Amino acid sequence: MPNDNAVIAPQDCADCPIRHRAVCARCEADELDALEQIKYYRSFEAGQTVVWAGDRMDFVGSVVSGIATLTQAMEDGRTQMVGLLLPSDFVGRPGRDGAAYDVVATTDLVMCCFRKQPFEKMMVSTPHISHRLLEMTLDELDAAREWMLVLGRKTAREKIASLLSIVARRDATLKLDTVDGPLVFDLPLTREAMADYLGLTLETVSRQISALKRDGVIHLEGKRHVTVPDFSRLMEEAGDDSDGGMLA
Amino acid sequence: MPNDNAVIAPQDCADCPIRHRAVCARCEADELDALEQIKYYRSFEAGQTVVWAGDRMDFVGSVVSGIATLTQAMEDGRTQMVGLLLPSDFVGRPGRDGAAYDVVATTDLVMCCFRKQPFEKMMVSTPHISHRLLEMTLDELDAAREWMLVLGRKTAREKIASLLSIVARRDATLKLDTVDGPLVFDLPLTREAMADYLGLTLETVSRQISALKRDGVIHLEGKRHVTVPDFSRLMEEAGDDSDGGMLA
DNA sequence: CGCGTCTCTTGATCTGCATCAAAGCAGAAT
DNA sequence: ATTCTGCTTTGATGCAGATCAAGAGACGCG
Repeated sequence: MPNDNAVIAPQDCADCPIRHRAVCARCEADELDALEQIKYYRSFEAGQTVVWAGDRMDFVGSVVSGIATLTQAMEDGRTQMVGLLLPSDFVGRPGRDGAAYDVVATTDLVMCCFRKQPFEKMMVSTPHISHRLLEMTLDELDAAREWMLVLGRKTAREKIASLLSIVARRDATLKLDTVDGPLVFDLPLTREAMADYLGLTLETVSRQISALKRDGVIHLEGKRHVTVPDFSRLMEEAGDDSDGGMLA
Repeated sequence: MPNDNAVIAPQDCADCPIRHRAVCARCEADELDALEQIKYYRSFEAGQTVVWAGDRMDFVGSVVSGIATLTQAMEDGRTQMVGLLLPSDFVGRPGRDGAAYDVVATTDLVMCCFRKQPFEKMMVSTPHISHRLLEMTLDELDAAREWMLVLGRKTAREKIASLLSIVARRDATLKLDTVDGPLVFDLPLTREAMADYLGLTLETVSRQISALKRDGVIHLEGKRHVTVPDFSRLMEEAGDDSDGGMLA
């Protein structure tokens, strides 16, 4: 329930910066009103855990700003990141009680949440919300399976290039300036988090980033600010189709 | 369209051996009738490709008997299996036109298919089918993410043990004889297919299976027939929680 | 300012798995 | 039987990435 000190001032759904991809994308005015009733915003500081794997999760929602990660852990401490949540991404498992993974804010984070019980009730009466959720879940499944190829078959250098191209692409679509010029963005992850995502060690991540820089595939300003002079070159390094097209 | 020579004699939905997990699990009599109208069965021989990645896929359906795999490939030939379809598993992407991965029959295979267009129409009017699909998709997502941990962080020996325990568990629940005694089953995959699933080479798979046999974790009769004397030992080898519980 | 903490880089060495190579084995065809 | 073919095992060697170790920047704080 929203008796949490992380709950912050409400916003209007129409103002919601992520409305174009989120649950309410196709809602009519009266449905938006209903959603308003069960909606609240929460904010988290970098490093805070949003939910622990196995905990009861009483909401679903989307990331408004900031970055969160989904992580799985083994008892001996080995961890694997299984999802990266950027603004507009959805979190939560309608119809499931517990969280399956740790959800951690890696930067300061604002989330737009819906209380789960009433949300599920709305799903029943509002079929296009169900359909939207199925669509989003299929997207996530595609992304997870694409990542299985990265984890299982790509070299360290290809892994890094794959991650950079995903972040770059997401960043570009958010900014909606799909120019063909150089892409510029800030890495939202530490070397360690990248290693967790890629199934590598942080040393290997650092070395491969240095190598990509040395070879002119990317430029670095400081440790996080990345410039990609030629995106198709990066895609090539990632071992993906060179045509840079979004996957169907 | 079902003008394929692989189409085989129709069966009644009530006889469908997989009805308990399939789409029609909660359907009323009249809904089952409607499903009957758009249903057909297809059979494939071991090695046949069911659909190619990118091809138009005009059906959704479930595996009735046999095994199929979902595989992703890079241009240079490296491949990664991203899903293993056992009897009762669902295939297809409602709302999507193309197949995202190659679907290949690794044994002789029978599938229960529904024509996609009318099936999607039914989804709109029959909400519990949508809900069932969302549930199944979430299950697949969980499985894919669990597999990301296997691919990213486990050793070769742990990978093999993980695969064996998954197959053993699925086999046991199908037979519904959840005795605590030794588990016995046949490996439905070649060493090469196992390697593809696990992100290893077939030589490493073979070596690790030999090692598990040498260490008494499993017994082998021939190349495929496996006996697991102590399932919790296998789970331990897989690096999972020892309590053998299904994940929530 | 110096100090501690965090993140990142780089070097040296080790090792698990890939790669290359050669047989063994079982079922099918001749 | 014999040969073929597909699957599997086992051995020898090499290498990508892990591990161990040492600093280098950047930043906040007393």
